[in-house]
Amino acid sequence: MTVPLDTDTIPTRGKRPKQGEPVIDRALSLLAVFSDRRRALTLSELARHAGMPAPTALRLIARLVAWGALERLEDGRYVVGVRLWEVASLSPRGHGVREIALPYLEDLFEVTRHHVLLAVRDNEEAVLIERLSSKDATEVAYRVGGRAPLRSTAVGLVLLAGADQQFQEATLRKPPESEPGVENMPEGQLRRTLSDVRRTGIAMIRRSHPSQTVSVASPVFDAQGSVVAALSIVVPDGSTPPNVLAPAVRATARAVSRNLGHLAEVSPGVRTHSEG
Amino acid sequence: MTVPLDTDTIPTRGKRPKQGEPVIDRALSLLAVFSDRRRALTLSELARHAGMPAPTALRLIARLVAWGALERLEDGRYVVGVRLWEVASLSPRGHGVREIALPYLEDLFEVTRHHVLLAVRDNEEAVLIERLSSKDATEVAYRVGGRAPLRSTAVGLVLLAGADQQFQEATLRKPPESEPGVENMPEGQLRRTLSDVRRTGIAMIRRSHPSQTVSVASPVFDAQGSVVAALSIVVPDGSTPPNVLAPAVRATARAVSRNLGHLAEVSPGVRTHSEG
DNA sequence: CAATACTATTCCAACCAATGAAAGAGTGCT
DNA sequence: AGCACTCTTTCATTGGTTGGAATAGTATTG
Repeated sequence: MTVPLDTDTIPTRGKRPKQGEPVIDRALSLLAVFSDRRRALTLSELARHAGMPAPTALRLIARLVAWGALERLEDGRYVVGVRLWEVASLSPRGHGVREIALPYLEDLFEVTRHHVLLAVRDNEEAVLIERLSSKDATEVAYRVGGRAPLRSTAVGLVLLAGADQQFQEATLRKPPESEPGVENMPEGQLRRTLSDVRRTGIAMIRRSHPSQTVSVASPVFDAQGSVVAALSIVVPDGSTPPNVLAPAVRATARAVSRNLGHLAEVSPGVRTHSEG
Repeated sequence: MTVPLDTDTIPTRGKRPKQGEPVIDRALSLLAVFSDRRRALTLSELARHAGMPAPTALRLIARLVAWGALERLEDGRYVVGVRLWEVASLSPRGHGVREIALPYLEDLFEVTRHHVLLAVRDNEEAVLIERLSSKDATEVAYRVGGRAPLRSTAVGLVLLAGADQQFQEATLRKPPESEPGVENMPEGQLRRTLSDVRRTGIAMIRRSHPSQTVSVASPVFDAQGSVVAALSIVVPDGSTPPNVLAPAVRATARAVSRNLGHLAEVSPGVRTHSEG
């Protein structure tokens, strides 16, 4: 082979061996690096975790900072910016339902003084939209903005029970991921549970981690009658009998549903006799 | 086959006359199209408002949807997605302070039953981080995630008073934007007011639009002693004397500051005699 | 105090991902 | 059927994007 060019001597500037992803995906993957444990990151941390060279990361980050999606701290580290939070507050399924539900959550919280949660489903997990807690409340596993499994939390069961049939089947077929502090239901029992949740409008879970708690959840419906969110209360095990909590939780969830335009039909499950 | 290429007859595919912005900026400008009034948008609306051709918008939106920054509704319109909200919840100045402040806000809300607000400064405006309101509360101008002017709101004055000297001067030099329902302070008076706010830890604003209200705000400090947020209460004018509210608001703001690691030095303004 | 090992930033030529007109497909209105 | 609109796919062109290398700065070590 004729080698007219001595590629060893000239510095290979601009040689881009191979590259791949669209720019947006790279930018978004930078955002995705942030997590509960990683709220402030350096350039190299971001570049490393997003899997891209530092100069590339720097260039993208500069654009994100200019827009306000990220902010730079005094020490040079980057954090998620208020501007992003501002846009995110327009998310109908995020802040949207929250805004409508909040006054009712407050009422429930004020009466019970226990954790009150609001969650929506995102793919195969529940995302916690709101949590009201008193300063001296029991420890609870999930924070606002965090994700929780569908099969082993009260809100998760409500959301799963309210999902479309196709999604439910797909989820049931998947092997259950074991979680600390909760018993894993076998498929048959889970099916029965979901059916019960649909009938009664109540899901209940007892967990031992991070503390002994009982959660009682109820669905929130939109005007079309779909389950858009789940509302729950978390109390220390033994403090309040769950059957006392259920009506309060269900009443609150109903009130929110009504405000979302849901015309409470002859309430699902509760026929003519009093509740079970 | 040798084709006697007739450039006049073949359609000019791929002729890109001229173009400009970096991709990320375009993607972000799509996000920026969403607002309080525009929460669900069609492709063409997004393209039009962001100032780009439909195919370009579509391509970018597809990436955003794939990641979860946007979601597509049944009717084809796009809304801000939960995933974006999830990342945004990691914003220290957004959900961060909110998370710490919330229990204290709740206490204040429970006692007063009036609007309780929490805001941070983003450039030349205040961004509302949290608002607790009872179902039957008076109308209030600002929603969570929305922006409020610095010069004519109680939280704004607190944030402005706590900003660095350089920023304050720059703001004071700018001509005041007139806002409905609030008197516009001339520069001299504004300077005195800001000084008072720093001394007393309280800002007060009376406004007549959208309803007759009085707002009382107080600063929240971080461990370094900087003002990171402003906490306020909004009551119907005449309902509760502001001088009764001030101690409660200040006490709440102090409690939040303490939780942020602020070691309450000999409280600014309040020396040996009781408060003014 | 030099040596080492980082991280952050600037530079720039090569090149491929991004671009948008055009055309097709679908929908609603007259 | 014709018109006006929105959504989507296609594809030749090209300029925005790219990352190795170099430089500067900072912290830690012998």
